[in-house]
Amino acid sequence: MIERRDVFQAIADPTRRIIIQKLSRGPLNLAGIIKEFGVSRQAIAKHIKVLDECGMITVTQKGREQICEARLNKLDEVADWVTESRKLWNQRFDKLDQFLDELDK
Amino acid sequence: MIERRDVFQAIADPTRRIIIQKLSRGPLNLAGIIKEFGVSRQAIAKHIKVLDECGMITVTQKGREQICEARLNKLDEVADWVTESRKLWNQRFDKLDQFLDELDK
DNA sequence: TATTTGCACAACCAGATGGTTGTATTTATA
DNA sequence: TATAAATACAACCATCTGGTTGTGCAAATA
Repeated sequence: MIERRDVFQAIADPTRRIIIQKLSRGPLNLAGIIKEFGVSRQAIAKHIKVLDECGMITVTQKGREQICEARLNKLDEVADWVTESRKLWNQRFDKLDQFLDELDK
Repeated sequence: MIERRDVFQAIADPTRRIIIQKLSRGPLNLAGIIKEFGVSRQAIAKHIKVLDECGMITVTQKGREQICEARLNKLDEVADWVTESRKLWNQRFDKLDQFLDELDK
């Protein structure tokens, strides 16, 4: 299998989506992210690694701490794709309208 | 691992995203979807199954054919989540502004 | 200085994923 | 009716995923 590292992969996991929204409120270190999660530190650390590789967050070393920041603009790719799909969907109805117009003539 | 069947999972795979956009233009049978893909029929059939389980498409039997239709409104969940994240992100700057205002006083 | 905190690295695991090939069945069509 | 088309079902495979536990180490803090 090919390891896919893009925004769509980043937001595919529910735990990662929660992490992204936590970071949307402001930067946090690993310990801060882990708080209130029902999974182990290591599991979160792995998610952070994936998010970093997907370009969804940036990680900065600060002393012994690992500061994580969300790169929200990455979500534009997702929004754009959704918009594009909807556009195709609407064009589909436009074509149906055209067809009905043709029938009227 | 837990099998996740939601929109985010549906759009996580690039092949599935192509399928969704193909279906956004209008319904197709399996053969129609498979056209121009570099993978086997069976691989596509599996993707179709996943998309169906995720509620991203509906599949209707019609003679020997399997008609697939996109359920575009499912993408609202994705768009909403992105919007929500951006909102948190913007509130973050609002708070920074408030902080700077406080400093001014 | 001793201890706590924050984190990295490694090994391991069950199940999911994305793909393959082969065979069989049903429905249209020539 | 013979053949082609559209699809289903099953087995198999390598790799990824999401999680675990255990060990160790550097940076803060008491």
